[in-house]
Amino acid sequence: MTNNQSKILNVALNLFALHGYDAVGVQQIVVKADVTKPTLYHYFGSKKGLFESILVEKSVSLLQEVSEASRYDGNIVYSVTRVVNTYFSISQYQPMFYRLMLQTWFSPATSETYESISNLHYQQFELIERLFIEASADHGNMKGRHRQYAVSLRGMIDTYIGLSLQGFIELNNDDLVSRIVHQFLYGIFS
Amino acid sequence: MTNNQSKILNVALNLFALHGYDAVGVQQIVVKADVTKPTLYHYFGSKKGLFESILVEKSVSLLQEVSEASRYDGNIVYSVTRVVNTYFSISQYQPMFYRLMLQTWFSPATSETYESISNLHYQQFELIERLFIEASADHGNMKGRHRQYAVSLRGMIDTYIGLSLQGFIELNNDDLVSRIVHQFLYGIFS
DNA sequence: CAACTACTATACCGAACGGTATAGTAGTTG
DNA sequence: CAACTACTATACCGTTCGGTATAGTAGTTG
Repeated sequence: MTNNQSKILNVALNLFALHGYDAVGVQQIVVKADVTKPTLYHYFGSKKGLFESILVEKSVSLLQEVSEASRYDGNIVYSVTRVVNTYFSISQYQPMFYRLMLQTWFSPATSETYESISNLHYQQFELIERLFIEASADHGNMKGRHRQYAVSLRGMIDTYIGLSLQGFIELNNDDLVSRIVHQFLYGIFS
Repeated sequence: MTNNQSKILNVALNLFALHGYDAVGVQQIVVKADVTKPTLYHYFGSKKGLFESILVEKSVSLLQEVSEASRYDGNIVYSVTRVVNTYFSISQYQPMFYRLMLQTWFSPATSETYESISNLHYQQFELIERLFIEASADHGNMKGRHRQYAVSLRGMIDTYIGLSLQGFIELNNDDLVSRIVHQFLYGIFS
């Protein structure tokens, strides 16, 4: 990876995450990365290509980590805790990438970036859903609700991360994680 | 409300919701609304002003409905069920407006539309949090976790609605609502 | 009818948009 | 050294961006 190429990737990730894909111009990116437009178009072909390159670069390790965290080893409490911790961790050492994921998660299906990102989200859902499918072998009451559990867990996680990225709450709090996991598994009544 | 004014509002809501604020041009709006640009700028002053007018118009009844649903009358199960049903209902008869809310909820704090929308989200959080504050008088174990409950409930709701708006699931399902409420209150183990 | 307010059409503004044709430099390979 | 590949700078393309100056129409009020 040449210097200019990675500089463009970094600058673009930051700008996209902070201002949104459509609000950032190619000109703005190349100025901040201290390169010229032909350089950008040489490496990435188009603005959309640049966006997809960012996704590809970052999503590999993301899926790797989530896959590792969501494995089922007989204790669903541990697995869910690992998943929550993993997402919180990623959102903290890759905040710009997580911003990008969050703002494109609910982005309109007709937007330029949708098809690029929807696959990444889908794969994450699959990983989490598989955890609950495997766990339902030990917990019969879970049967048939795997999708529901995956949806609600991911929804809770992303809502917390969203609030954290906007400075409303702090995630550096082991107690918070255990309370979230506890609520998810046992509800708010127990 | 004159005809042209409401036509612009409707067209703009649809376009913003489907393509995103930045991706939609003023020209595009006026053509689809069959008016000219000075007409739009006469009523709304700017593109941002148009966006805010849409929010103002729609948010009144939204907050009204959520406020009504989230009242605590001694039975937290009923209240939470009402809240979930209300949000699901709004997302179905005002899908474009809900799309707009969802995609701006995680939008970057530096975007043009952020300050316009963040207040609306905050007011909703307050309503839901107040429900849990009042309920904690009857349920001591809830004390001090009101914020957590508001966050997780809203996160679950919006994740389901997001999946529904993208065609992945159906919300027309009383059983789904009761299962969501049940999971929220009692966890996935019971 | 005259003055006035509310609204809308024509035509245009400078700036920024995504993208490219052309030419060149630097390093590698035969 | 010659041919070639990889990369980058200058300058420019047509189009669209958000926004406006000007003029005019239609309806109301005195």
